[in-house]
Amino acid sequence: MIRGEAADVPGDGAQKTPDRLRRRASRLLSQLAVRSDRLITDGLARDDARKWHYAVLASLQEYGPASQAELSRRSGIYRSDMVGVLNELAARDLVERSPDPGDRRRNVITISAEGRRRLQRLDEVLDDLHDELLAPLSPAERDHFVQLLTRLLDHHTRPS
Amino acid sequence: MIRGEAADVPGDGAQKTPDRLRRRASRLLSQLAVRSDRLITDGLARDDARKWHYAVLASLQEYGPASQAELSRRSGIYRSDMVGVLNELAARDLVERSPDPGDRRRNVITISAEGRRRLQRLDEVLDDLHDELLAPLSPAERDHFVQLLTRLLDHHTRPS
DNA sequence: CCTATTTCAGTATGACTGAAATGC
DNA sequence: CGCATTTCAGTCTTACTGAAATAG
Repeated sequence: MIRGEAADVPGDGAQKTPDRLRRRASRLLSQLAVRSDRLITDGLARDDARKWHYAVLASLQEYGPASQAELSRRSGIYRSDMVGVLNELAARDLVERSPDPGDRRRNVITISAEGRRRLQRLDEVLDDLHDELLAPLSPAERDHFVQLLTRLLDHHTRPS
Repeated sequence: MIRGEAADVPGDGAQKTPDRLRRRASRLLSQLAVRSDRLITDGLARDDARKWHYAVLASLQEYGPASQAELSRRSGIYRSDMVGVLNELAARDLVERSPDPGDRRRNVITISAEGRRRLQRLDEVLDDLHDELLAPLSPAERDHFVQLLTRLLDHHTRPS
């Protein structure tokens, strides 16, 4: 079956799916994630913030004060990198770091009033950025998209 | 502006959006992309392959021989990194690199018979891996998911 | 003794930049 | 001349490892 070399459709049996490259979910996912990440990172940078700041502040607001290790688990930031993030947040007085009286290995991290204001601002910024990110989708589609992502992520996170 | 529910009682407990962290599409996207990438990378590694190999081979098979710069544009691999990928592929006799008679700056990259067999194998491997990646979704949902990703990616790639 | 926490120093990866050599 | 292609050398970022110090 293989006669013409270059110009025509390369047509031995392997040619089952045209556009297979562009349709692979893994590629779409990783390419979109890169774009999304740039959008978010740049958008937050305009406000002198980073996504890790948001992750930590939101986690503190929603689940209350925590040790650094606990924050690490909640937010997905590596324990080793948590130090730096908290240094930045503390330098801006957005969180407070104080020793845990009950377990002297730990620090207890608490969100400050300033931190809560900051979080509210970042939430607005992120709402706008997500509006841009999901622009082509209708509200219903956005919900569905988030739902699909959630189910997939849960499935691949479960056995942790 | 549909951001009306932003202002809320500044109490300490449950805020306007519980779980806002886990629901942000950008976070879901980047976390899922990481998992997906690991799944694919590990799966291909078991076959002594990398995703770049697949991207180049598939691109060659579908759109025919091309210069390295052209392959770069098609596959998203950086022009500088293309050299290394093609070295690996050429070392395995999966592609052939020969000077372009019409433009002596260029190399023409062609997929070999061996490369076509390899691509077929990698396509099977990737089919299985995507089955794993998308396991929680029904066939219809998988299609919809891919469609949503495609629309989003197109929207953010257009002005290139 | 073994484990958990905070911290630091360092690795490995991968996207990306800059520039040189060649040729259009 | 400006511009495109291939290639190499090097930067920057970020997830991650390893281990030390401290404490449960």
